[in-house]
Amino acid sequence: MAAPTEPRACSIARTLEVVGEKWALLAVREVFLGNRRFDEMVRRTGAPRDTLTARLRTLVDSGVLQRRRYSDHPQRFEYHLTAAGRELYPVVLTLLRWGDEHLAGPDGPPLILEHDCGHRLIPEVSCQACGEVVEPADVTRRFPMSS
Amino acid sequence: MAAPTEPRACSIARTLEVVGEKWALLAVREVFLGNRRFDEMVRRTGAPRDTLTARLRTLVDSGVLQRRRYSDHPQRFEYHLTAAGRELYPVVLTLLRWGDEHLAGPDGPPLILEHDCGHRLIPEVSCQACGEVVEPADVTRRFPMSS
DNA sequence: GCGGTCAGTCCAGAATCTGGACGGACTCAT
DNA sequence: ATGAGTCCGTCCAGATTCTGGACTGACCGC
Repeated sequence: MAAPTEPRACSIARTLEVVGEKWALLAVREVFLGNRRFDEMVRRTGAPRDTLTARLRTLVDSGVLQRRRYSDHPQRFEYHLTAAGRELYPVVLTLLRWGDEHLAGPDGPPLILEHDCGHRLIPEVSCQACGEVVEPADVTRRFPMSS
Repeated sequence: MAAPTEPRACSIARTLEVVGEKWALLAVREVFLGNRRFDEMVRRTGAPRDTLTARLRTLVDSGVLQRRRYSDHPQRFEYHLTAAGRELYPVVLTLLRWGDEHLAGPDGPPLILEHDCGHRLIPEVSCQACGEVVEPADVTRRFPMSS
């Protein structure tokens, strides 16, 4: 028998299980932008209603969003970010930056963000310990991992 | 006629069109980890061969990976990151961190990275201009965008 | 009452993903 | 020179998922 080598246990894979389905991160994006209602999300993302229904359900189930009633008589709900959901902000920002740099049209990026420091926000990934910007070459695995 | 409101033009959506399909980012992860060959990626990711074939093709077509021949007689190829591909590192790191924090089992994160500064790498997103860690509350849209 | 908004559900067809088997072109050990 | 093993796919049919269009039900404002 050859070595089938288990698929790697990996936080990236696990994260993608939660937010990697189509439309999931776009729904999260809308909530970050302040659009918390179903119809608005459908319009802004372009997702099919059924798909968005399913996505919102799994995001709520996995603790990224919270479904909050804002009207009783016609039952109406809004989706809010949980603490875990808010921590997806770095993911959203890095995806945004990559698209800005590699897929922008002639008009430039369609959405410009401004940081409270007064400058246009260009997100970078840095090391918490030393504050330096992280490059692939500066990173090694602490445990090279068997095989 | 109501306002159907076009789906938002958005760099996040565009990025996800390239790397948002199932397995795409796991293939990229493997290349970052140094596994550049087809069979190795199949084993390490768990993706079906057909799916991986398709994913690698779109990643090559969209300029994230480069398919490089490393053997002639039995034609054999390796997949290398392009410059654009290497710039996905921040995306990969932020996904990794979220998984580490929210989906790790009792043994802790399955993969520990070390930064050249000597400490365990905990990736953060910071503002290029001021270096501060970015929080959702510190960011505004520069052009609130019509409608 | 009539039209509009909101948050979905229902459904059937389209697109995608999946795993298992198969192929060709090698290499290496026996 | 066989036979086993590796490597990189392809082929296919069945399962899963996505898709869009229509529909519901409860409101609101005029």
